[in-house]
Amino acid sequence: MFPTLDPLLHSELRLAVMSLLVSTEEAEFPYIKEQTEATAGNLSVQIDKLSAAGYIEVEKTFKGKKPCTICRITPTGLKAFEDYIQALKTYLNIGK
Amino acid sequence: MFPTLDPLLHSELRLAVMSLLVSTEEAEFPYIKEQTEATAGNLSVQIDKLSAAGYIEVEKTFKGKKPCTICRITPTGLKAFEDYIQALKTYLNIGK
DNA sequence: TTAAACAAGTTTATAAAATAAACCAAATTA
DNA sequence: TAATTTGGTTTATTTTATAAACTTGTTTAA
Repeated sequence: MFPTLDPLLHSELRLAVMSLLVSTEEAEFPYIKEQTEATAGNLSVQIDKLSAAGYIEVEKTFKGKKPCTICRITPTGLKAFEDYIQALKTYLNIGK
Repeated sequence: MFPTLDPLLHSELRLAVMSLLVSTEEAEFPYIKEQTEATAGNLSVQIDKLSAAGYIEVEKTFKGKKPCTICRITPTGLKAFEDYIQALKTYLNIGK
């Protein structure tokens, strides 16, 4: 009846991060922080979780002399995001 | 950018309960339990929270000699559910 | 007729999650 | 060169979800 909602995506901040990455395909930590209005600590933790699950990939480089963390969505992450949307629709009574 | 997702609705079980009530307008505890596949304890707690928020109303009656708990969605609850859906759409990149 | 099992929940204890506070290192600015 | 800022990470705390244990009353079987 009601499919499980992927707990990794069913989180306000992680969902926002994924949402950003779906449309941009690449975003830097400070940009994500600004767009989501999250604290750096919270964002760091949630990015780790998405990364550990293979939903995003995280590249640590430098921008001039400053460290720069770049995030991208992976095919696995995109698939999970799409599946999550489908599952949600069951709950939202869309298309009934 | 990303609106807050009502924490009362952003919960798998509570969302499932609300989803059922939106379509049925009235449901008994055992029916909700069966449809959501929740444990009685978890369901009881979540129904309390929805009730405390005024999202549903809970009527305790008897069906013959057996206690019978009936749940109905309230106008407040329906509004919250609809607002939640709108907020979610921001995250799901629907209609962009 | 009473002991065992069942129904319908509730209360409480535990596990998991979200979140922010505190922290660190390097770079910039005053 | 001391203070501030940038770009984060680690850790501690709070909140939340969830199930286990319990309660109350009912039906069933012996």
